[in-house]
Amino acid sequence: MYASVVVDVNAKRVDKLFDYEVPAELASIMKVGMRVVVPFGPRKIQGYIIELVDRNHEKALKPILHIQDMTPELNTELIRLSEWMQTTHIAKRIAVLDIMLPRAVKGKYHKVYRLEEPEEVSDELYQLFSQNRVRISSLSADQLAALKPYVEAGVITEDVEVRQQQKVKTQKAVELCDINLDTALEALRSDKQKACLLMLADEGVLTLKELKERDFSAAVVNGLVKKELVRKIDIEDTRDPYQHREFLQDGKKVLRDEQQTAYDEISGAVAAGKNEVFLLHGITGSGKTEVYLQTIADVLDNGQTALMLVPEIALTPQMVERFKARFGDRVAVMHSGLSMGERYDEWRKIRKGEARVCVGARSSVFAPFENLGLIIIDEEHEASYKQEDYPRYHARDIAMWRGEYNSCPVILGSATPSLESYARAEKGVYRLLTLSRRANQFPVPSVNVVNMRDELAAGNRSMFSAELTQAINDRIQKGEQIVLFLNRRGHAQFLLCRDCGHVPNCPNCDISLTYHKVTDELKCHYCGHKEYKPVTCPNCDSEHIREMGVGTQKVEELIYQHFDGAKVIRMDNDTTSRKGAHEQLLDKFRDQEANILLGTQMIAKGLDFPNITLVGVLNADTMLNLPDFRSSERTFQLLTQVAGRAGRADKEGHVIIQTYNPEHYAIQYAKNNDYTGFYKEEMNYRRIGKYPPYYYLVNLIFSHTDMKEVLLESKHIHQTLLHHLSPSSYVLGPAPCAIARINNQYRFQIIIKFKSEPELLQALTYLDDYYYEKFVKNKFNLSIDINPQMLM
DNA sequence: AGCACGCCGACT
DNA sequence: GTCGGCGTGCTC
Repeated sequence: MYASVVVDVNAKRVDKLFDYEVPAELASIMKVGMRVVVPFGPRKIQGYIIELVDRNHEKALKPILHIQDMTPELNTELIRLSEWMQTTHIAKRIAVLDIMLPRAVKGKYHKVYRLEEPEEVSDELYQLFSQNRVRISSLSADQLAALKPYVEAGVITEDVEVRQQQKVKTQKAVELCDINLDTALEALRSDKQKACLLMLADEGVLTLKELKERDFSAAVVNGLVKKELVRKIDIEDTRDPYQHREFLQDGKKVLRDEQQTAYDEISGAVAAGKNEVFLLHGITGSGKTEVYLQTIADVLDNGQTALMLVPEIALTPQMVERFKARFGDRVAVMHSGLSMGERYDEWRKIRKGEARVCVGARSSVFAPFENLGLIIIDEEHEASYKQEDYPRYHARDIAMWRGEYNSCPVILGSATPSLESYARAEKGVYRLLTLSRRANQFPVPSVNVVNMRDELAAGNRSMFSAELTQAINDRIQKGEQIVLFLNRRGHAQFLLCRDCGHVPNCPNCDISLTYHKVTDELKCHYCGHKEYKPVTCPNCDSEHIREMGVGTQKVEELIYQHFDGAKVIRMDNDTTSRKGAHEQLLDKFRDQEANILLGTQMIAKGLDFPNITLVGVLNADTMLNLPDFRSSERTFQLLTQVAGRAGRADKEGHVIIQTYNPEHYAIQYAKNNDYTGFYKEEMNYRRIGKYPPYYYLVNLIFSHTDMKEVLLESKHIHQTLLHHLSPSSYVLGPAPCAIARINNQYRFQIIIKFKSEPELLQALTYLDDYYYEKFVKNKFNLSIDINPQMLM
């Protein structure tokens, strides 16, 4: 028997299967998907079994050394998926496997010395070794020198230990030996020991902790162990991040007409095991989640499993609570806040079938379910579903593949669907389900757009328009709550000299430095360059060099200056980076410890507090002005989302949008809560500009420290593409990127636009291979982004 | 990627 | 003469 193995070496040249002999003693337990340790050239590394072949290989092969786990980490579906991703995403197989699996299973390598002949060394040296082995990295130079002659003599040998990053946590437990209970009980003299034995006979395995809780001390247990009536074993212990939380049981809610229709359609597909994609277009508060919950319940009743993806920032405790309340401990939750071990435990709960529902962020799309019956992607328009670094993938694409593989329905849910999805629904590729009314019958909040140019003309140079100022004061007085939203992008603080206009730039990148008040430093967000804030202008020596742009910190200060009785909770990257801080701040706001919540993107979702009656968007247009074809769509989505935060309870909600472009269609349609209006107009621009969903895009970015090199290669890339691709496709560029230099690398881009391009993958694979060699030789960098979320 | 092999320069 | 620089090539 031999096995085809993907080896844990992240390099293009070994991105293929290597065949190994399966030793006879492993043949019976060897399974596809297992991790193994194999010899690879002169080294020893971890690998994944992709295929097992039950006959001899033409060549003599090296043997697999040992297996890493008894239960395969990968199932057949994930192996097939990784194969598909390798070709369609132009990625290395091992890189794909690495993102699919929890980080904890990744191999860790330690060089060790093994003491082969203990009697040959001095006592002093012998002390160094525990169980006849010692890690080389733990030895000092002196110790290494002392060991050297023995290594040469073969008394001590060098070896590599392959282990996984994180061990499975175990607990000590006790179980009965294979004994006759009656005779054992008769022979025992201690009542405590008899009782203990009986309890074990009754309940099977008990942990030491459980025994202690029932008043059986270690002495009692040890007595029984000594008599060989029971034995100690290690059992797997799962870290449950929610173990100390009580969840209330929650039952089904009655569905309203539109919800019921949507539910009926989906559960029809679930029952039929049909791979159909539904686009659930439901406005905020229309009760999408209840539809999800009930369809998931059906899937579980069907004996199948269900996967639900939500954006990381929407994965709030409230959201988790709702799932736990409905499905109890059948739910696994995966988000970035988990430790490596916790994440691994959740993963294993799914793999072992203990968890049958998974709620998680992007990477949960790889959850190792068997028998998937339903996949849901909530807020499907969210850009965070696309992994922006290598290997780039979109969770939606992966979900589609898995839906097809498992022959199960996929639900895409959103209040503001991406244009791509809505267009497919219009064409009938997806089935459109609409929830147009709020489930709770509360009115949609009223929205006002304030023209900041008028404010400026009227002499108001502050961040707050007259209307917003009055509204805030009013709510503070009434004891109601306010959410203020600040678009972070484009509003970082930077320095500007009032005399000469100089802006300090990063020496390594073509971008201005961001001012950080806390440390009084200037930082580059792209290369990490840091410098102290200059006292005078480096260009003209003027003292009038000041911070420009408004960050959340600055706005917080302004609010306190501007409004009496304001109490602000600020949520941004600075205040929420600590683990659990996000949750704590929201709890404080819910408990009315503050009346104003000020934040960035992250407050646009998931908060659902009854007392919020005013939402203010301080700067609606910063996003609008980004040089990206999706900027209108993003703005529309964000504004609609933010507006949905107001007036959820019996108090009427009001939204004020401040902007310098009040007549812009994205803002106007958001104001009128008119998705289809926006969709139609935006589609028109996309058609004219040959952008998605009319055309597919590929973005190639290439960079090198030498500009000449980049220009030269850009011609080659351009030519290659023109040569390979059909005439109906467009190859645009090469042109300098929006940020033309990062970390001293000059960056250029080429954009491909196409409707149908059979040769595309072949051409891209060719370029990827060709430039891989160039990268190895002279650090020329090419990155390929298929279906990019951003063109910058 | 990592490791060995191999072929040239500056040192005890 | 040899230690060590890193270019080249291979890994079932």
